[in-house]
Formats: sequence, C-alpha cells, structure tokens
Amino acid sequence: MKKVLLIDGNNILFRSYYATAYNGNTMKNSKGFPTNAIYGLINMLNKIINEENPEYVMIAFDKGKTFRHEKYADYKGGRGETPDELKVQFPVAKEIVEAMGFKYFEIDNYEADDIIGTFAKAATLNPEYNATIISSDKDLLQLINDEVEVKLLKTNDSIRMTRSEFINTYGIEPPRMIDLKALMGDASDNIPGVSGVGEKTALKLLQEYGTLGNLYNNVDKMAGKLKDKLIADRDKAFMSYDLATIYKDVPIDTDFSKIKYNGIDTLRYIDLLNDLEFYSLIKKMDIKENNIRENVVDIDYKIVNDMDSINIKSDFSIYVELFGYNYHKADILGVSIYNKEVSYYIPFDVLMKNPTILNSSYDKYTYDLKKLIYALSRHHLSISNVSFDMMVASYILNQTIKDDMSYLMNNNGYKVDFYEQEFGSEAKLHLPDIEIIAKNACLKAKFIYDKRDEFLKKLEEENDLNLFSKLEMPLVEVLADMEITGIKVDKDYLSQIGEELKKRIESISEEIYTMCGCEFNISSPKQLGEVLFEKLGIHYPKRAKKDDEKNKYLTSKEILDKIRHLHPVVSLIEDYRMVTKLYNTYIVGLMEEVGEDGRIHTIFNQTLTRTGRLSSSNPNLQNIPVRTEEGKIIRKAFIPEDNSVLLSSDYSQIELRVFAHMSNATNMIEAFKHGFDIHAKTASDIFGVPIDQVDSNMRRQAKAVNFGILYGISSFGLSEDLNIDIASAKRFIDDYLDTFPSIREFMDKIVENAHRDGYVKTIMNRKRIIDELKNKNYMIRSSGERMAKNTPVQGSAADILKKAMIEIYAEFKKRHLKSKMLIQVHDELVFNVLKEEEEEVENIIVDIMENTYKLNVPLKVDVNKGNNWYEAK
DNA sequence: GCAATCACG
DNA sequence: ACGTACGTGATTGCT
Repeated sequence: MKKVLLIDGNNILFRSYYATAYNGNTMKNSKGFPTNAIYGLINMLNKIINEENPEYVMIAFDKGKTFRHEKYADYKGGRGETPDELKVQFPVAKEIVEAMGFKYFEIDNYEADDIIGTFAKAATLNPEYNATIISSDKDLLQLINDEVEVKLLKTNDSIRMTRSEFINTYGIEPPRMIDLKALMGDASDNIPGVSGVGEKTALKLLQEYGTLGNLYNNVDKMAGKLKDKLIADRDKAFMSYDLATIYKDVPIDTDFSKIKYNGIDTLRYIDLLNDLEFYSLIKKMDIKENNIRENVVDIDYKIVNDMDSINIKSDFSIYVELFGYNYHKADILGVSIYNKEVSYYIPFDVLMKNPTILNSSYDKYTYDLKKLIYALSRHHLSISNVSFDMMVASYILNQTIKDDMSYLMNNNGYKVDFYEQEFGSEAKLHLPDIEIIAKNACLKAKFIYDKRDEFLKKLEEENDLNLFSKLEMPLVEVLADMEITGIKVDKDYLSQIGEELKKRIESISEEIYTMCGCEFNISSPKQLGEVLFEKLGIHYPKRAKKDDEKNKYLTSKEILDKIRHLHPVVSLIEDYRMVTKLYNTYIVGLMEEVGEDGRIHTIFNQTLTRTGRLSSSNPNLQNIPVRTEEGKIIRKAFIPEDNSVLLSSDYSQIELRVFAHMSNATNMIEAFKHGFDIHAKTASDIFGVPIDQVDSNMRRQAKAVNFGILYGISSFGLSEDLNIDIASAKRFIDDYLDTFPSIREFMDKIVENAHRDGYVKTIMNRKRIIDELKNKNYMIRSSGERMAKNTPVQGSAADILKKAMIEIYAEFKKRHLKSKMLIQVHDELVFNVLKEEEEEVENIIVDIMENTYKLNVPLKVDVNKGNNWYEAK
C-alpha cells in the first residue's frame, strides 16, 4: 500500500501566522519581510514528513474567489481581510514547498479543500493508494473512508481520524458531516444552517434519519417547534449542504506518479532559508535523512600507503581535507586525487614523503585553491598548473555559494556529508574513521573532475570565461601570497595603547556611574536605555517601540546625537562606546590574531560578496579605524619589515569615476578630465554658482548627493545623511537629476533592464542575479532596485582593482622584486616596500593602477609612504 | 544564535 | 502608504 499525503497548505499557513502574530509584532527578517507563517509551515512539514514517511505528497492552496461565492455572496463573509503580512508570505511559501521537494496545486476558483477532495477521491478509486489528509480544519473529515484518513492538527499534537474513530466520536458516517453542517451551520465560514439547531440536535436528527434528504422527506411527520424551524429554513439547509460539500472533481491531473516525493532540492532550499534568515534551520538540516535521491554517486577509492604505488598519467582533480574550520590553523589530514583512471586518498604523512605529484606538469582542478595553497605553504610545499577552481567558477555563476562544497554536491546528486556532519561543529571537532574521510574526500575530487566541463560550459554561455580565467583564477594566487606573507604588527605598541585605554574605560565608567547614581552595564543597550530614558528622565527623541517591553529604546549613535545637549552623561557614553570598541575589537581582537611570526595573516574571502568585492576576516583588516584621530592611532601598530616602508596606494573617487564612465554623464566626465574637485564641481552645477564661490556647506551637500547616487538614492536616506527634511532632500535630488539628465536616464535604464533580465552586470561581465526585483513586496523590490543601481558601480570598481592587483603581482615577480602586496581595502592597496625598491615599485604601482583599465575618465591614484600604516595614509 | 552596535570602503 | 541608501565583519549582551 502506497501512502499519499494531502496537505492543506492554506490551513497550515493561516494557523502558523495567527499562532505567532500579535500586535503587529510579527517575526521578520532584516529586510522587514514577515516570515512567521513560513517558519511555522517549514517546521510543520518537517515534522509531518518525519512522522508519516510518505512516498507521495501534494500541498494544496486556495486560489481566487471560489465558486461558492457565486452561489452565496456571504460565503466566509464573517472573516476579515487576510492581513498583508500573511498575504506576502504565500508566494515564498510556495517556493519553499517546491524546494522541499513537494508538488503544490492551486486552481483558479477552487479552495484547497476541493483539490484535496479530488485527490482523496482518486486515492479511494485506486486500491494501491491510501491517503492521509493533513489539516486542522474539521470540514475535511467528510472525506474520510476506508482509504482516506485525516490527521487533524491540534495546538501541540494531532489526532488521527480514521473511519472507525470518526464513527466512535460522532456516531455517524464521515460523509454525513456535510449533512451535519447543513443543519448546524458553520460560523467561521458564515454557513447559515437551520437557525435554532446546534450540534447536539443535528447529530440526534441524523442518527435518526440518516441524511438531510431523508430528514426533509419525513419532516411532515414530525411535531413541535423543531419541525417549524426545519421547515422555515429548508432552503438555507440545502444551500448550506451545497456550500459545505467539498468538490471532488476539480479539473486536475491526479496521477500520483507526478507527486512522488523525491526529497529536498538542497541548494535552492538553503538559498531560500538564507533569504528568510532561518539560519537555525540550515544548521539543523540532516542530509542523510532528508535527501532521498535516486542518483547517488558511489566511488571506489584506494587509500595510498606508499607514493611509489600511485600511477597518474593525465590531468586530475585534487582536494585537501583539513581538520578544522580556519584553514590558516587547521592541520592537513590528506589529499584526494581523482581522474578517469584513479581515485586515491593520500594521508598527509604519506604525501610528505614524495610530494612531486603536486608540481607535475599535468593540469589540475580544485575546490578552494587558496585554501590548498595556504595549507601546503605551511609545510613548505606548493602546487602548480591548476587551471580550474570550482569554488571560483561557481561563485561567478552564482554568488551564493559556500566554503563547504558539500552544498553544491548534494544539489547535483552527489550525496556527501557536510563538513559539520563529518567532523562536528567548531566547538566539538572530532576525527572520524579514515575510511569515511577518504571516501568523502574522493567523492569531492570526483565531483570536481566530473563537473568541470559543465561549469566551464556555463561560464562560456554567460560570456564569463575571461572573468574566470583572466581575473579570478590568477587572483587566487595573488591573494594566497598576501595571506601567506601577512603584515607585521607591533604587539608592544598595541598592548601599551591597550593599557591606556583600559584605564580610560575604568575612569569613564566611574564618572558615568556617579552621574547616573547607579552602577549598570553601559554596554547593554537595554540597561542603558532604561537608565537614560527612565531613571534620568531624558526625553526619548523617537517614538518608543510599543509592543517590545524588553527593548523599548534604541541607543544608537543617531539617538545619542539627538540627546547630547540634554545631559552631560551622553557624551561620556559616546566616549565609552568608542574606547571599548577600540579596546575590544582593535587591541584585544588584533593581538589575539598575531601569529608566532609577529604578523597578522587575514583571510581574503574571494567568493563571498554579491558585488564582486573581497572581504577580509580572522581578523578583518578592511575596517581598521581611520575616520577619527583616536581610532586612527591603531594603524601605527601595522609596520613594515626590516629595511622597508609601508606604501599605501588608493584610487581617488574610483566609484564615482566608474559611474561617470558608465552613465556617460558629460559634466562629471569633464570635471574628472580637468582634475576638478568633483564635489565642488557638482555643487557649482546644481547651485548654479561659479566653482570658486562654492562654500563648504554646498560642497558637503553635493558630496552627499554624489554618494547617494551610487547607493540608489532615496529622499529619506539623503535627508538622514544631511540632517534636513525629506522635502528638501527630494528637491536636492530633483535638482541634481535635472542638472544631469543623462544620469537620470542611466539610472532609469539600469532599473528597467534589471527588471527585464533579472540581473545586472559589471564592466567585466560579472553578473549579479537580483531575485528581489521580482518580489511582490514593495520594500524588498525597491531594495532590489537599489542593488541594481549600486552593483555595477561597486562591482566594476572591484573588477578594476583586482585586475591591477594581478598585474602588479606579475610585474613584481617578473622583476624579481622583494617588495610585497599585503592588504586590499576595496580602493586601496598596502605594500611592504624595500627601501632600495621604493622608486621602482611606486612607479609600477601607480602606472598599473591608473592604466589597467581604460575608462572615459582618467583613474587617479594617491600614494603615501611611512614607517607604519598611520603615516602611509 | 540573534539583535544591536559600530568599524571600514 | 509603505520604510528607506550599497557592500562588508567583530563584539557584546541576552534568550
């Protein structure tokens, strides 16, 4: 007997929504999109699948006004409008359902009940199948028979309603549920029934007469008030009967083979969970149980004990397995090697005895080449002739990829453990049996080898082979070299500053406690808010969050700024914030990351951002303070090697230049060509005054608008930034766009094309798919439009600097220079430059950075040198 | 584990 | 009328 689940999707979404929505305090993701109903749905579906283990599943949704409304205008009339916060969750819920591996159905003018009824009928007629309906709606009980049961959802558990269970409970056959409703009515659907007849009376009548029809056939023989009531509402009763009857002949294909449950589409599911920010669900996923796949790949492999026994005669893929999450620190367990002829797992101690294979002339393919290079470098090994890195390739095709390649594999029919399943979480690492490690590692190598052609073909279709092999692939080696080199740090200086900061934190805390008359944790926004706005009675400048008793008050910079004049403690708190930030993040945090060699080795994430930028972590060297003098002194800790200086070269206004180029904005292009102060020139144009009469305020405002343009400006955003009202901000933007009509045209065009294509591109053809553009929610869609405006600018600037990095690296190598590139900060490069190479290196850097890519405007680079990063900025 | 905060381009 | 600028990472407090 094959088990079919018929799930009432509408019912579950409504229940989940109302279970957790109260006072508009619905669970939302960071973009403000409500997610509570979807969250409930996912949990419910997972639970049901676990409990029922079905072979066939379908989920039904309502669509449109039903035919019942035509018969009876007041059908479901008692119900309020579906809240918007629930409505917007339906389309996403349907996507989730699909990603989870279920077929869903929605048919115009039918309710979910009718679709379920139709499938239930099909199950009844086909002796091979049994159906279980999932819902909390008792209406569906009418569908019960020997082949169909209902799992009736309750608040915390559920009841399995079979035919015998139903008869036990109600004393009638399940289809008589319709007759029952016809008599007693249903307030929730606004079905009238016979007035004066409730459940008790109705059941009694049906037990006596069997059906509604038979009851009315015999109504004349009855006596008393009940008879009068029945006769008076005869029409209502039969109409109610019609309304309560679930339709079982919806025009729909009920072929069960088409609703076979084949398991989850892992990658898509995870993408959706990421969007919804259901991170806990991602971590909970257990691929072994959820992923029922037919095309699981198996592999024969050999664990190598002696390098002499291996025999490789052609190109191969190679994957390194590490024990730990941070590849700068984790030990190498071994490498797997795969090609048409062989599949080896080589434990690292075996490889060390003869690692020549790594530098053979054969073409090699990897996943996360930078990790491999770094791990090998710790043992003074290297690898050469790697032409294809799958992590980089898949990043170019779709920016939402993961470090752990298991996600990618599981989505392509290669069932394999996630790293976390194999080795445990970061906190609880454990070493599994070598056979497990070997098998998984070999599967990974096989995947790389087998899928390489397919990825290359996709890259070719997207016209991204150049981006891949001329930009991102060569960049891997450059970044690896930067990570391996590291930047020297003066630890003594850091700890000396640390001591001073510690003293300041103590004295500021004391002052704050005295002023407030109590001791509390100043770092706790909650406690701070209570002290400021309740104990001290400072007026809260925004409206307090009503429904959130716990976190009524924000205490962000912006708020503190508005109340600074109201109480002297406010500026002390600002001091406290700044000093603790410096101390915790930039003194303690950085010191912990200084290696035994006295250097910090950051990780440059090459496949993370959605725009094509790099990011830096462990530690992040791209957000070292610079904007305030007090923060900037941290930079004095970053120092050159012996006999060297630090050199910083940064692009001046690269994003605005890229923008001027892409938009072909004449004024802006001319301004850059003549080397004008771009913000002053902009001010001169919008305010209609000569450039030498632009005052600092006009320039400041023009600068804010220029930046706003890069971000996909909104009048609200600009008003916040400039501290002016929204109307003035709007005027500014209008004036700006009137002054530069080509910019307006360009922005409109970008958005229009992005909507048409679903993606945007950079000058080097890096594509960013923006699903948010299709979203029905205005807020999310607008945010997608801003991404569409910003990404070509931010991404193209990133492309250009990446290209410059590759060329500089190559030039240093070619000239056998010992100077080294150390850090990239989006528009800036930091180098260690040997004193005797200063002039040559500076010329190379400036020349390459300014000329690597020709725009309609010149690219300008500023260079600074010094005995630390502070001086070189 | 998530939210709030703040560091950078 | 809606809520609001683009892209990141680290730390802390709190559930």
